[in-house]
Amino acid sequence: MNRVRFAPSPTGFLHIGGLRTALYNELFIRKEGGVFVLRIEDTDRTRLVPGGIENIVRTLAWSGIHPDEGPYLDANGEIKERGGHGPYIQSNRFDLYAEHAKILLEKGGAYRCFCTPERLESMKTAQMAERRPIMYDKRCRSLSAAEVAKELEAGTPGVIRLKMPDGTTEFSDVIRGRVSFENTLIDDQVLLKSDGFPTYHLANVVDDHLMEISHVIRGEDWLPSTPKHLVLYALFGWQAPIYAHLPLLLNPDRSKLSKRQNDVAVEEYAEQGYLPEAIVNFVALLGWNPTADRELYSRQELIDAFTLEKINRAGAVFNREKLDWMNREYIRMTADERLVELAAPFFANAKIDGSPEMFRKAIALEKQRVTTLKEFPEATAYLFVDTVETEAGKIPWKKSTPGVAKERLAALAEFLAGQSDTLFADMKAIEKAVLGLIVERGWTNAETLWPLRYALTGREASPSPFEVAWALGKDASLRRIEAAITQLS
RNA sequence: GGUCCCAUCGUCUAACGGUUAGGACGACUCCCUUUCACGGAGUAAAUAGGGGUUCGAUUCCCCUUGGGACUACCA
Repeated sequence: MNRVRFAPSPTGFLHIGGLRTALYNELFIRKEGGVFVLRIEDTDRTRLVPGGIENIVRTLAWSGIHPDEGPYLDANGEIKERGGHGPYIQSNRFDLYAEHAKILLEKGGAYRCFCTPERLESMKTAQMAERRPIMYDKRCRSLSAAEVAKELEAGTPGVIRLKMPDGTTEFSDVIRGRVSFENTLIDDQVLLKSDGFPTYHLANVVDDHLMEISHVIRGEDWLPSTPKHLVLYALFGWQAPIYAHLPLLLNPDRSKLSKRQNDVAVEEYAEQGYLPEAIVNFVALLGWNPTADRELYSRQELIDAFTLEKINRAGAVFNREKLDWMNREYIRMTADERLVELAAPFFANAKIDGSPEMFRKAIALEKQRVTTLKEFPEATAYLFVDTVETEAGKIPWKKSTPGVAKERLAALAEFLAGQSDTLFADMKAIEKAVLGLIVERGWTNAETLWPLRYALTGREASPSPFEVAWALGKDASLRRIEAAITQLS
């Protein structure tokens, strides 16, 4: 039975790199079949952020990722859990870790360490000064049982460290092949902190085993500590999972993707008007590519094509331009009705109100032009006001005169006033009628259409006058044309 | 510093050891055009360097160089 997990820390938001890790876990398990577990790793009490768990769960759901087991939000927004391997929040599994640390102590695979932070610190600075490897000097390894008992009795704060054995640790990573490490160069990692909480390494191994995780798909930054985890599995006598270490997402300067140089919270992309499908598609193709002759994949196509073996080894720069392009593509592919729903919060935010019909028309006018949902309100604001401001000097086409502009607008007003409302309900019909008039009168498009469009929108850049007239309707269109004529008088 | 990982256009990437090294984003040119977009047609742009192995290396091996990650009682 395949079982995978995504195990974020609730430090406030879901990181875009975390999203990709979650996504690859999801794609893998949906392709191969099995169970996707969400586990919250909140063992660092100093970094807890209120609402962090809710945020992760909500953002994953926004992205279309729905774990089979783990925390979820019920109808009231309360955190609940589902699945038979809970609890799924590590702070609720507190006792488990101490128990397992105790087992390690008994097996001789770990030892108590009473070194003070000060000693550790001075040791570190000395090692740095001498340019020696920076690691714990294993001093407490040689404490006798009596000495340990004495410290314990005195209530000296201490930790439990892993007794890293000699030798080498070699393992096979699905993405990287064989990797090996010299054990003696690896630190005696703290497993249980002086506050009684476990570190990542202990909690992670204990939970992955107890939750019967078969494949660990995680970021490459965990590669160097994998030997520690393998040693723990061996000490407990457990079977280790299959590992797949994902390449990192990078800043433009090729350092690890960071807040400093990029938006890293998935939430921020949502707020900026990116569609979840676009984000998912984009992030899926960062470090993995099924064919290379195509860029746009539906969720199901991603699942069907997914294999861990095809994941790249090198890190991938997060390229905002390509994301923008992809979002544009997705906006254009998305049905108008859904866009209306998606864009609604952005209109509300911009304090733009209007009829459902007008929102639908606004979307229809701009869906070919905008990059993000957030651009809809600004791009279509002129549709939602009673009158638009125009500058008299901008009404004529640049190579024409105010006189011509005024004459054309007057003729246009008269012509359009004579047209039916049904004509105004059909964008193509408006276009055909106006173009027909231009030919009939022997006018040029430029001298006629520029003033018309500018009068209707008050903007130098906008959709065509036919589209705008359709969106505005007959009465509003005529009012705007008359206003421009007046301004030219 | 130490350990580990990585290396094809600016970016994301494709290429059973045999291709004019392909695609996409971006850039640029032209066409279309009332504006902004769209669209159409093109152009420039890469196998880091050096050694091997081989009839033949982008591809396999080694070295160099470069980049990154890790090096916490953070994950």
